[in-house]
Amino acid sequence: MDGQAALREPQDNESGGMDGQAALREPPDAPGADREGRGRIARPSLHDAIVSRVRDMIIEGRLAPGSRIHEGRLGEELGVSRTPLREALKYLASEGLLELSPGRGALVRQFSAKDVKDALAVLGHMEGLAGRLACAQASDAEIGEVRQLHDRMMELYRTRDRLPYFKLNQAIHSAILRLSKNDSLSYVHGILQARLRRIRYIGNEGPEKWAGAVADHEEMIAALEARDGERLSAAMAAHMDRTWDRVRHAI
Amino acid sequence: MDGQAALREPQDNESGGMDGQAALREPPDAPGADREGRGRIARPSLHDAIVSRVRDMIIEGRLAPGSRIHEGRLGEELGVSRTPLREALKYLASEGLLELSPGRGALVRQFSAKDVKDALAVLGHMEGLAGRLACAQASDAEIGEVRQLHDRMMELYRTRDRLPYFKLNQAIHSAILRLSKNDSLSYVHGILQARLRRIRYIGNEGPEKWAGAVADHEEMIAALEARDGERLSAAMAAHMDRTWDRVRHAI
DNA sequence: CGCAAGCATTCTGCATGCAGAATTTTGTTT
DNA sequence: AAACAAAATTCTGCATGCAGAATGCTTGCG
Repeated sequence: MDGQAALREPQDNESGGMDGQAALREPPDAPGADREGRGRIARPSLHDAIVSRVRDMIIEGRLAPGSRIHEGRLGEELGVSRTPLREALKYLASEGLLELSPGRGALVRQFSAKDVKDALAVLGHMEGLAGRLACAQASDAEIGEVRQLHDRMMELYRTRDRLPYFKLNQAIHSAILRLSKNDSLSYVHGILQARLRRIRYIGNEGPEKWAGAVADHEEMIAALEARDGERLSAAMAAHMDRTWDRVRHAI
Repeated sequence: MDGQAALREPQDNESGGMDGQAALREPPDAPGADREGRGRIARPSLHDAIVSRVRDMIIEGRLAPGSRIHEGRLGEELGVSRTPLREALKYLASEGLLELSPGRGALVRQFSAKDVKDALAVLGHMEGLAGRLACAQASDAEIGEVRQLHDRMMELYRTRDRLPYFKLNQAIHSAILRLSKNDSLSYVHGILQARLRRIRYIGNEGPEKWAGAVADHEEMIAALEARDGERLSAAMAAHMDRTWDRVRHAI
């Protein structure tokens, strides 16, 4: 039963252990699949752990875009055998983060400038739709929760805590999508958001860009609290448009 | 069981039955992954074959919504071992057609009325966007191809050839999406379309409903040929709205 | 000196085996 | 006879092994 170490028990990871490992049994977050575990207690599954971990490795760039994934090596690094790892790779391929090349395994998908621009355009339309729906569907309490997220994010902006800021930023977008009460919309949004996460992170550097993004968010939260669907919709769509301008240089 | 253990022996699969077994080594179409095989000749992969086959089994209802998938049984039926089958199941789970239940395998996902309605709403918006883009981006030749598909579909309508009609109908939607030249848009559209395929098929029965759908398509192709983006966008979105009225009874 | 053919070495794709959880069946008690 | 408990039987999750393809390296030839 043992013999495997890293993923199940963060013991020794002598083999150069690139860097610290995130907590294993508590995946940071799962963009593709909101934890909808209502009802069943859902014992932590190795599958989810591997998927989350590899997804993070892709998004963080530890697996370079365009590079091949070495099943043996990666499996050893994660402390799992190739079988569950391969299953996770197929899962991520379906999400669009990997590309399957028969006989040659999985490649980390590489997004061109056009890919990014197109994805942002779609994201903008989806967020616009979500904004309109959210204003109509959400309860005051739910809007209040988003406001809290927003305020926390602004605090992180003040202290220039970039990574936590970024995560909270993504969380706010996801939260508004959830307020639309449309699971399909949240689902496809999550997929595209995961695709762009890396680029948005590395591309959003620079004080004036950051300030611009913050301003966009101020407008968004104001529109949401005013329950002005059209205004929120326009704000979210415009936010995506400007995001393109902010990240285009990084591609 | 009617010994259909023929996933690997693409023998004389001649009959070309529409509902029977599709040709194995040439998946009819892969909603999740547009064949973007530029460059490489892409040797047929067992993975794709299994994914397509199981997806079709779900869409056709041969795997009942809500039911558990029996890996041993299904693998035997398809003539493959559990390993590649399990990989395919993870892939389909990521597409949203299956639900993974740790310790209990995969369940065929069941869509509620709200799920369907919501997905159609999103689909309507995406098709609306795609219509606008297509009118601006597509070449005359490409529009001509869609017209040909449309004419063939109308011929099938005249002869009341329901299944081929249905498939061509889906193909037309996918084709217009492709004309938008936005891969992300095509991709998410494909995912939602696959989800709804079963319900749309079983729900679109009845002559007056069929006639209504056909009329919608006439308007769509006319708008496309006129390159009237707003008109096409409105037509496609409206088509989705009416689709809900046509299929709601079947849920 | 460049290039291609042949060989050796991974690496992937798939099948099988096994441990533990889940489910069903059987036996016991009230 | 109903209800509970416990054994027996699947079934899933994962590891390992093996065949064949893919890749890299060496060597022979132009």
